[in-house]
Amino acid sequence: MRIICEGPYDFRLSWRMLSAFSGQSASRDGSLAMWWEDRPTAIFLRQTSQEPAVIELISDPIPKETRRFQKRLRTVLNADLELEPFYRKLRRDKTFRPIVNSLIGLKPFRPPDLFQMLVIAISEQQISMTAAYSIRERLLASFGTAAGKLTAFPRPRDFASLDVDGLRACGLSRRKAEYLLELAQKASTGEIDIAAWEDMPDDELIELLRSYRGVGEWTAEYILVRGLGRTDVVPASDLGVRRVVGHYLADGKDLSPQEVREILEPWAPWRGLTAFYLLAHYRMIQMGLDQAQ
DNA sequence: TACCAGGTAAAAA
DNA sequence: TTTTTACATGGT
Repeated sequence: MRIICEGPYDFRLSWRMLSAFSGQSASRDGSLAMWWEDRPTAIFLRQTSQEPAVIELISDPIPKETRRFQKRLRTVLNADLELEPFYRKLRRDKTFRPIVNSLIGLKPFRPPDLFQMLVIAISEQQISMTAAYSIRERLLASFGTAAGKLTAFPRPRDFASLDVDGLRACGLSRRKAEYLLELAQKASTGEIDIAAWEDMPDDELIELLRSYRGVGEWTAEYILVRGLGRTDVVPASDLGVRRVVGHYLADGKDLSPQEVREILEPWAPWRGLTAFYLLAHYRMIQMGLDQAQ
């Protein structure tokens, strides 16, 4: 299956950034486990052409409901995101020009499902991303479902039948275990309609998410920008965001969330994507990947 | 060892 | 009403 994406698209760079932000060490692999039609499904993606940007799916067999599956993959890949208008705006600024030019074709991937995004967000509250990653790996090992050599992340219904102690055994705090159980139970009964999130306006969705116990401002905004690809949403209280915005745009100062919002204001409607590019650039320097490019 | 790490809800003041 | 605290793991 071939997926033709809006270019420019650098799949390898995007994948490497996903790995870096997920807590894994940089990987060039393109393999992914996800649920499809109630089946744990392993897929492998690779880019076969730059211009036009084509991502190819290797999978045997190709999942059923091919057309819908392709649409789902396009979502995960952010295939329809147009980077050129964003680049044109940022290139007019002398701080951003070199940053953008070193990250051409970088797109933020979206997780294969939104409940998984919820778990990612809650697991990352307060503790380091490394610590959160190892907790999620234990959730995956304990409650996931094999999909070939990979493991599909547990669904709401998989969590819903667990208890607090089972989740605590994976390293979650009692509080977070309670949040996840409540959310999983509501999602599996339909009281929380995750599918409806996709079409809601940013503000309305943030308000809805914040009404759930365990979801504060940071978590809601993080889910929108990372889980739903809302390019204008910034989790301004995020430590990483405050650090990079301070580093690149405020002379290295420590910034309050309010200051972050003010400084990013001119970059609407791409404030979230702008923050993502700053985070990615900072990470790339840290990893020493700018020379490897 | 102590402290911080891409927060939040609930208790205490 | 506002401020303070408990919480989990991994790295330094």
